[in-house]
Amino acid sequence: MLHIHNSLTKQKELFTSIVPGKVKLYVCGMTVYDFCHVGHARVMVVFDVVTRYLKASGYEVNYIRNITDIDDKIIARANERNETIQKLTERFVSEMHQDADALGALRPDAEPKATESIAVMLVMIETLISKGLAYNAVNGDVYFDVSEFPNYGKLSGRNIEELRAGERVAVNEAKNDPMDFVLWKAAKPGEPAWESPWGKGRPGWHIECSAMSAHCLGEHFDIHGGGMDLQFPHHENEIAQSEGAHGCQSVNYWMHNGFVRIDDEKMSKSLGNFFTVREVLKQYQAEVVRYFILTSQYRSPLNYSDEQLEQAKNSLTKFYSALRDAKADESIIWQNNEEYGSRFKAAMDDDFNTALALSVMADVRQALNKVSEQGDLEQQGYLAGLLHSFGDVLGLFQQDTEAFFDSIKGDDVEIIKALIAARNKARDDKDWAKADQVRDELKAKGVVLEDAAGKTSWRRK
RNA sequence: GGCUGCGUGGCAGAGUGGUCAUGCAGCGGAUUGCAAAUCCGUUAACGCCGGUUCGAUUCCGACCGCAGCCUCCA
Repeated sequence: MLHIHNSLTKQKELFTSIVPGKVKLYVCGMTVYDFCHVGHARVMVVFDVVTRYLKASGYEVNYIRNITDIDDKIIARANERNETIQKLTERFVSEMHQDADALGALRPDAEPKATESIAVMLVMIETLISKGLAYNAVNGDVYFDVSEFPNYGKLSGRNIEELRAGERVAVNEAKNDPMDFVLWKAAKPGEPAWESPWGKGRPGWHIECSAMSAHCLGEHFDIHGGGMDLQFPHHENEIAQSEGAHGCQSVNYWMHNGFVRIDDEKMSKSLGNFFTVREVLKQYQAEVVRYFILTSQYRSPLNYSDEQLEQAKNSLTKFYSALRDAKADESIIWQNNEEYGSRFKAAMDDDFNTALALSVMADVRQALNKVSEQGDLEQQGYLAGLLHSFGDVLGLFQQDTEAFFDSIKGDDVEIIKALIAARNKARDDKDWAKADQVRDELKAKGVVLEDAAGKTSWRRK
């Protein structure tokens, strides 16, 4: 039985979908004005695993992840670059897809864009005004009236008084209350704008998610995810908008993933301490990055460092080594395995505990190595198939093993093969000095050899 | 200042009121021409101080330290 930590109640709760057998999932996606960094990679990978596991558990999943393609930063960046907003955002949408695909994140079922959803937002804002939850201010903006929504703060555990006390933003004179937030921004000269009942303008950030989630999934859906930093104010405001407009609970389970950190500090665009996915992928294979992300439970902080990535690489390499010479039985389904399958299920059912799930897989790997050593081909095929079946849930072992070992750019494979052949000739001649010399030469090229009975295999270090 | 959360062995990271996490690294052995990989064995931890308990790393309280949110951020 799947249990999910619900940010709304701060507890692990038994997961029950609204419609039996179906899960409606919405995740806050990227604002597209720059390359994705490792923090974004974590969101993509975490919710990819969530959808994969829900599917493996028998659910039909409708996974929506939005794209924010209009906001202050996008406008600023486009101006800086002397590029149209559309060109800029289209470019980074495509870059984002490239990163997500590389990381093995399956595409969401839909990726609605803010600029293509203005109409549904306008309808929602009008509803909020007609219900007395929003007002058109003197400056032309439309604000949500926080004082009219009694549950404000229920997600982030705050109350309006505390927030006012900690208020750090310059007070906007047009607002009735500093905590009110903008639904519609009146157009400023030179900015992109859409027609609305309140004059030309553009949407505030929060309204897009309320409008698009309801539009794609309905007013009441199962899971809403995103990074921890979105909990307040973004998701708090979404709740106010959605529940205010629709008069019903909008989301049953809120899931928030922890941050990626560097030197114990949050990786973020504003701190400038981020690595883009693109940069990291030059150094490490995508599955290594994915493995690294899955080594910790999704709510824990994840420290980014070369040492961590190296560890992930070593661990993943061991899995591929174990799989290398085994002929996996593709028909194996992990759910049918009592010994390991039940442990894997228990781990994943416990709020997607991928770290624990990986430890179960490490046990399978060891068992696989043992039967390989014993030459038990049937068990070997079974356990390799089992490992692949687990891997499919986590999005690991998706590559051909030889491709994995050869995937870091380096010398031509033919040269390596020729050297190995030369060394094996020397070994046959018991010319150990020559054999070792060739091996050292290969080692200098970053190629590690493994002699097995009658066969020498190699991998790049 | 307010509100969240965290503190586990050299590193990473699960978990538990009283016998095993796991991975990487280390050490000993098997294997190997020597290695590598693999297998077997093995060392080592639960921030600090109190309390509850027969017994606490695990529950409760204080303290210290760290992080996040309160402003754009996944």
